[in-house]
Amino acid sequence: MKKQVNPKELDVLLRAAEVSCAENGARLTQRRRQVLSVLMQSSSPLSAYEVLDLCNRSTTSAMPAMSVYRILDFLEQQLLVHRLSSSNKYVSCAHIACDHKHFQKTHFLLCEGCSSVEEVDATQEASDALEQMAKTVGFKLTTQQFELSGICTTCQNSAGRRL
Amino acid sequence: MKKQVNPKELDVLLRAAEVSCAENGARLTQRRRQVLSVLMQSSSPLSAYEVLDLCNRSTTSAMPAMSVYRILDFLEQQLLVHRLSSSNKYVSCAHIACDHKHFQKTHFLLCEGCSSVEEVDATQEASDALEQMAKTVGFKLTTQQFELSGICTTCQNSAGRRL
DNA sequence: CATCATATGATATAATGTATCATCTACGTT
DNA sequence: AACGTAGATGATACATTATATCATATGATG
Repeated sequence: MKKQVNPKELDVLLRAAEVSCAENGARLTQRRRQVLSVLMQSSSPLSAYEVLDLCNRSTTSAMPAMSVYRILDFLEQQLLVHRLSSSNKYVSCAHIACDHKHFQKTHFLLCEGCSSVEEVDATQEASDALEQMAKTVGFKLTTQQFELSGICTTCQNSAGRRL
Repeated sequence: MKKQVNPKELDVLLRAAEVSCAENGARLTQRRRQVLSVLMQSSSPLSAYEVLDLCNRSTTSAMPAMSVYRILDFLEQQLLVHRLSSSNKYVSCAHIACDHKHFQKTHFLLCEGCSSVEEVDATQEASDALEQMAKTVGFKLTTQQFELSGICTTCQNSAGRRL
């Protein structure tokens, strides 16, 4: 389940991110690239301060905490990273280098075993069922993002041994 | 949407909570009762420090922040309050005075207009659809609680005027 | 009442997040 | 190339939220 991004893949992702920013009239600066890169290489969501620490481990010039918050906001606006409200952590978007658009609702499946994240589109059935359920008490849903906990395949298989 | 609890209702709820604690061999002390009471009277979820402030508004003896955290943990264990992970706030359980059991998955519908919360059981359809969706990527769901944002009936109706 | 477990008080400190202003840098304009 | 501007970053202070730890109090039980 660990996403291991090799240098070449990372480069492709970062280039795609750069293009994506440019299309929005924004720039992927060095600092922003650094933060995004850290998230892309992480197998699990990271808190702002975890990102900060990782940044400061790989550079000489110290990154201020303030910058991390600003940059995470920026990257989130650019849809390059997603914020998980249940844990207040961040993950890089799974669709940076493909032409995937975030039209549909997005689900994040969080593995309780290894902390990995799987980003999937909502199925029509799930959307409908939730909407219907909300409707019974008069709610009109606006949520675009769901965060569900569970156990991923790998961890299910290694259950007896490692959990 | 505001839940207005009158003194008599509050008393009934607190008594029920007391009984519920007793059944678990736990005690609903003065402090715990105070915290629970604050949450019961709130129309919206409260953060630990909001609870603290409200407690200290209604008493002479100041409540330490530490106690609030401890007591919230306790009340959550007793299923008298629920913690909303998306906002890191707390709400009193909607089923304290009835015989409702938390067998099923619980959804919290959070109104973006008035911040009210509606606690509802998951429908079978919603559960199934989500489970099915997770299954497509090999996840086995464990989530028992979902937090969905939306607009409640009242706020939908007063949309033009007040939002 | 003596004892023990539980609950609370008190204090310090850690962790997380925001406000503000100064400085720097990229970029278009002249 | 010099200038001006907007956006981005640096730096500092501070606010908010959460935890660790030890002392004290309270309540149940023998």
